[in-house]
Amino acid sequence: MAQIGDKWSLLILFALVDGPERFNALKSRVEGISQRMLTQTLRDLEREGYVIRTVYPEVPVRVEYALKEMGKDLVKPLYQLVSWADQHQEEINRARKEYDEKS
Amino acid sequence: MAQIGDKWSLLILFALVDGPERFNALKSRVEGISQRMLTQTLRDLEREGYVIRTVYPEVPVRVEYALKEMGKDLVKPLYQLVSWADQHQEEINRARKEYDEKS
DNA sequence: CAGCATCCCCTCCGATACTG
DNA sequence: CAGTATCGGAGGGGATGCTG
Repeated sequence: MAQIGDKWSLLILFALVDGPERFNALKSRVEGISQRMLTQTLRDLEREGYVIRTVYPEVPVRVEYALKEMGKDLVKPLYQLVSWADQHQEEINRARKEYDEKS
Repeated sequence: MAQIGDKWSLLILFALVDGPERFNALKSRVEGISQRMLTQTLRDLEREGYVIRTVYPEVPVRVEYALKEMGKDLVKPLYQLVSWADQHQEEINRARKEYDEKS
């Protein structure tokens, strides 16, 4: 959780499940992320072994990011969690509103 | 994730699965947490509807925190994730070491 | 195109002191 | 016992400008 519970890791992982993506394509898919955070989070994910970075020495250079086996594996329990959150979103909103009104 | 991906929420939820706990008992079970963060995180968890706070007006006062239905529910997919992490910890450590050596 | 470097704000969180 | 209030350091993360 400490590793992928930050602001962007989850979104980047999910943006990669459909297949490899280039840097700027990722930047488009992950709405609102800055160049800085995309680079930094990708480096972290690469370091932990979830993502592989491949450089194709063309001109201009092409860089692709893809999920490694472990990354694909990790996404499964994460989806469980996200789908849980989806199903309970209303309930949470209700609880929060109720709590706020009492205070 | 934004809600329970912080430093303490997960640990507090897990400390409550065995049954209700009093404030200071929680403080002992969640190693390293400060009074301030325990209070604050409990308030958040209560606000989102995961935890219920009950005050028994004795002297001295007794306060118990317990998982609500939604909290117990949430813990299930979280356990999935944690057990995944347990199983892959070595693999992650290896990937990280390898990455660090290349840099 | 895919980044790195820098500046800077703002939030998280620990430490400490105080209260019903 | 179970908090609240306040201060201050560390770092997460955005904006901007520059590069091979």
